[in-house]
Amino acid sequence: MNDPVTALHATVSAAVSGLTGGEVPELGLERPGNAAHGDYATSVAMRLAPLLGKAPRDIAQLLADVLVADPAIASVEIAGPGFINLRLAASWYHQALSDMLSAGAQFGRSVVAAGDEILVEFVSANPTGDLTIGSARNAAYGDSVARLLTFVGEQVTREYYFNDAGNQIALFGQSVQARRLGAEIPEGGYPGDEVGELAAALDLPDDASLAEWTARGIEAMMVRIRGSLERMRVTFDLWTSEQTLHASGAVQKAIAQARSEGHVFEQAGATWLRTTSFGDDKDRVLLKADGELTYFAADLAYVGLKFERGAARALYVLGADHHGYISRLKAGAACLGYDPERVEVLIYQLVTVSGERMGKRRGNVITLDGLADAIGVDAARFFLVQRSHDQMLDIDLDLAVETSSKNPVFYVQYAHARCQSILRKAQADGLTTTGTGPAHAPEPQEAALIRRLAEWPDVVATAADLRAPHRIVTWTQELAADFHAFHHDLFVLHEDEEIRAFRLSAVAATGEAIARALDVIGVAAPDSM
RNA sequence: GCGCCCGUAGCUCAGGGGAUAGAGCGAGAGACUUCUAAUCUCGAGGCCGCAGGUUCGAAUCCUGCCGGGCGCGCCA
Repeated sequence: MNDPVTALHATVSAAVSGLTGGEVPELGLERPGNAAHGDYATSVAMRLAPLLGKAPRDIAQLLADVLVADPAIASVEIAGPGFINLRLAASWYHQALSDMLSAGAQFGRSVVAAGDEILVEFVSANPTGDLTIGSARNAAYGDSVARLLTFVGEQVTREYYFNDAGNQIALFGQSVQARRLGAEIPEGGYPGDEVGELAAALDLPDDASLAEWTARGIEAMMVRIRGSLERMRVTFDLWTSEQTLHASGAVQKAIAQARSEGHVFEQAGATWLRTTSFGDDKDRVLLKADGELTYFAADLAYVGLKFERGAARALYVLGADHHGYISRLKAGAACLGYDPERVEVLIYQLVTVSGERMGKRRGNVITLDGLADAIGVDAARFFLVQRSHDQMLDIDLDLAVETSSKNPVFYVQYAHARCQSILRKAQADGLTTTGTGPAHAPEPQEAALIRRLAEWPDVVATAADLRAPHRIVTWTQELAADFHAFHHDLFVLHEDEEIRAFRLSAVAATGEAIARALDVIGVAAPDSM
């Protein structure tokens, strides 16, 4: 696939290579923030100065002499300490437009990733209640990362792991039973409304065993969770339960494996994994003195299982309150003989609602469904990944509910709807065209829009690399702004066929770009609003 | 005490070595006889927490400090 920016990159690279006899440093080719500095600028002359032993501006001049001959470049100027500022020619814009349109949905996928299987485990909330807003961020972020990686060519498997063993689950089972029988909820149990609803709906006789209440309760809760996630357009390839790890013998097998690697020891009646050998700050118990396995024992088995199944990398999406798991999981993998670099833990910061932290026992729980009810799935997803995952996120519910019409998601979606509306009108009025109207010299608003569209391959590659879907959101807003300005100033269905062809191509490319970008974050691109 | 994240405009935040640091919201002034005004244009608003260091060049990388958030169980 042809990519207009890559072509520009190659042009500059060739010029540099001609000067150095082959060696090409990082070009530093980017869009300057200041329009006076050209459409693109490179700082390569300054980087070459130590290598060539010449003044940066002299090097810049030599490069400029070569670059100015390229038909895609309209003008070259040298500025400041040795920047080379490039202005693109009309031919570049036409080529860019036609490249993007012919690539269509494939545009930006040219950045070929390794193609190894990447396992992305996310959400993984225990089935003891509805998903909360914290899980909502996990779902939106994790799913967007998975979509991003898929977009750049990785083979992604999405997995949800849930604990269905241990104390919390026992308490949940007791709570379900108590709710059904109208008895007192046990200390530390689950008083949520959803537990009551679920208990009432279970097709079990009142004298069913606690084990049955527990198993059926978990099953029903998982159905609820799955439904909430599907509503948010989040799906999984694998659902793995803790019990299956115990039942299959995977836990015992993992402990044996770690033992054979020499990382297991006994102390004070418990069995330990020496994770400190691999950078953890303390060793971890696998088998407690009372004979019970810890959750970490299952976690250890699970990480081993991921690699055994053939995953090249195992990504975990966890909330900031679990950041202590990073060194633990990596060390666990190392104790099993795997390269800890293959474990990658993505931590997102906590979500607060109107400045307050939420908790099931604080009585101020906002659920994923509640959020979607309040502001809609599109706004919820957009909002949840709008900010860096490294940044705390506060959801001002009053504002989110009340001002949904000024939520940025509508701004972006409206740009897409406008594109489709224009294309429909062109069709209806028999004004459709072919090609990009080669004789038309782009107006500034047209040029700005095309340059923005051409950024996509770099934007999506960087976002995938940094596991930072918020960069997609930022870009869609910039693109929408460029489009709205273009639309406001220039009439698309112009009587001049050359102009109309160019603008219709730009509108088509913009519509595709918005839809493609929004899809990466799981947001719909409506054809009309 | 130790570890992770954050500190940028009144507020919420982009910006992951480049030039005069950006956007949205809020407050101010304007723009619709044409494809959707859910739009656009203009101005105001900044010791980029502080201090050092690396570099031709630092909001960005390194060190220390200050402030905020979250963790640091044979809990789950």
